[in-house]
Amino acid sequence: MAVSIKDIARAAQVSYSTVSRALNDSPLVKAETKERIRQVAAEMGYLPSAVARSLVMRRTQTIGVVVSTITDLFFAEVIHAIEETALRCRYNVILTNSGGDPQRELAAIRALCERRVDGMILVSGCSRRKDLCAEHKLDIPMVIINNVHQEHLGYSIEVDNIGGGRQATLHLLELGHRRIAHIAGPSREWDSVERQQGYEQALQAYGLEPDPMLITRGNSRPRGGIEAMERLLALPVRPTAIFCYNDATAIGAMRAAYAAGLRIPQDLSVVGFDDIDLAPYLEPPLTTVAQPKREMGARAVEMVLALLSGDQQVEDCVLPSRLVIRGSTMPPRIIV
Amino acid sequence: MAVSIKDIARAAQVSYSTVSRALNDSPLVKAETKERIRQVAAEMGYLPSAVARSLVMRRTQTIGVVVSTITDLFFAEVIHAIEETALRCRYNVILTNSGGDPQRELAAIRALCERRVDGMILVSGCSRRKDLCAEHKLDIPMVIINNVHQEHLGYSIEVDNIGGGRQATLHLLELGHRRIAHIAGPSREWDSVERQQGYEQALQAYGLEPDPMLITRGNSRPRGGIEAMERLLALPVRPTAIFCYNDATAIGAMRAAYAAGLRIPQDLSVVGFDDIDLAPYLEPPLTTVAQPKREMGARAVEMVLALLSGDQQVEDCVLPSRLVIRGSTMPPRIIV
DNA sequence: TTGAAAGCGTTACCAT
DNA sequence: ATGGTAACGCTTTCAA
Repeated sequence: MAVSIKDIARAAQVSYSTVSRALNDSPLVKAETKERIRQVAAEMGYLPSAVARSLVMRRTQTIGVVVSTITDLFFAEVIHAIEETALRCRYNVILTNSGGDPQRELAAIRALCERRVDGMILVSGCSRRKDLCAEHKLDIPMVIINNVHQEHLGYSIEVDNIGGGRQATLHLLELGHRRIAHIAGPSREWDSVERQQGYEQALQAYGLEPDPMLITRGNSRPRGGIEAMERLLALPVRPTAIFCYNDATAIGAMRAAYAAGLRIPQDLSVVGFDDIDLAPYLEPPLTTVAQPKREMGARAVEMVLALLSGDQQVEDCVLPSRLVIRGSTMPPRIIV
Repeated sequence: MAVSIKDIARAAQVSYSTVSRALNDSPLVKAETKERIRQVAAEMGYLPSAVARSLVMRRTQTIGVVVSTITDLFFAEVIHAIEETALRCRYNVILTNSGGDPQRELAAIRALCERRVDGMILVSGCSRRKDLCAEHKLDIPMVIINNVHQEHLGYSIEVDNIGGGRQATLHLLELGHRRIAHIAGPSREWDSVERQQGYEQALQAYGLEPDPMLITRGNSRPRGGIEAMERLLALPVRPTAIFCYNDATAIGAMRAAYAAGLRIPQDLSVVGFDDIDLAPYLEPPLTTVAQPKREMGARAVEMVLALLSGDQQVEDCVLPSRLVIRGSTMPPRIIV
């Protein structure tokens, strides 16, 4: 059984309030006593109980994170940033995954509330506002990264999806492409809607009307990218370039293109979104729209902490996205 | 402020012990009262405090996980399995990352102990046994997945690294390769040592002596794979095949090979280790030694729970690895 | 079937 | 500078 403050008090012949003070480096304790108590504590291998402390302090120094899956590199990298930043601020992170299911997400939030986390970060939260609020009896600061829904439901951190989609498409347009396809994400994801808007805006800026035949949908994972690409390849006139909802989708699309005997970028240019750490190492290195993952994670915890300290100034923030040109794009071979 | 059991007691006109019992579905409380109390609790939006409960129950229903980085897909996938399994068993997971630094790992373990996690899982724990034990005053079950050190320090889950390295190399040998290089992991990682042993055993089984020139070292990430590959490519006689410590290294190696104008697998066969989810989607799809990631994660939490329930039968387990042949390997063009 | 009270390991306030 | 004690929100005897 763990040694408690009382055990130390007994061993050091002082009251346990003194022990508590000494261990918390209170100036109210004589240096000498303090030293002795610490000695004893160390000898006895004392480790304070965060749970007892949490109970009385009413804060757990814990941030709850819910994410659909950590198995997607983009999420993993954001979470990594969250954890690092939290650690620096002496917070720990409880990680829960929802598998993208609103039911499970709600259950996860509930569990985090029961654990009395000081704040929560939802990465691509998938529930609707009213459900979330219903669950949200305790007023625990909650910030959402890349909210799946259009509706604002509190503090959120977004990336400029429209701008990103536009940049990606403009890049392709500037290279000379005209038949540019788009593989969107799941229809319910708002960021996908926005990226597609950017895509369409860019086309229109070039006087092109978005062609429904060239717009299809994946599932944000490679598998979906493959299937979408296969559909695109079956078209009477194939696209010469393609803008994908995210890097995972792009990886799938490239796989399908290779399987069909195409070369990238000679026969098909592809642009992704996210800029996962692996992007520069793919074959070919993937041109993609970078999201500032580290910053998104860091800002999320800073936002939670600001909220926690009663700061009312906190505002939603939308971070810029940035096109990173690598090897998966080039001018089309035949200008259409 | 959160509503507590006492608030409910007041509202429902019963003692708070009764409320506690009702909420825990104790048979000692009349169905009618139970129902009424629940009603009130629901109306008041009551959410039990896991921290108070943890204090009295002396268990937190929490498993602490420490990993070097979640940014590596292999780890991410193992952790995903841990989290899923834990959830099913009504446990939550506190995630901490050590960045592969023993100092930070120790600090993380200490933090987890203070939080009184019921058990801990170290994924590729990097500290030495004695340090770990020193830290381990409370006897918290601790299981290690892929222990970095040779020494056994408790319950661990390993994969058959030697067998995996052997299978990978035998596959290459059977294809007809004779100049087979190896890019190892960081020298301090025991699993790397074992995989290399497997590699050497296979060569010897074919009457080949491992050639130090063909054995180099990465850092378990793509960057290291690139650099290692560049060294290999600078050799007077290049290898025709290469077995890499892990998939991330293989990805880097392939990148360097492509950059040098080689084709894979025509000019160079490559085999990885891990079988990350992305492996089948790479170009070419990566031949690799699969680790049973889901099972490793699941077994780890089962082991923790078994230990927790006082089961003394728990034994270290080593899971089989399995070669998955995909497109990155083929017979060498010129048999040397 | 219900209530009263002790106790989990802390912090913090009030005395001394 | 130190000790005593209440309180945090819950579970669990022990009584009634």
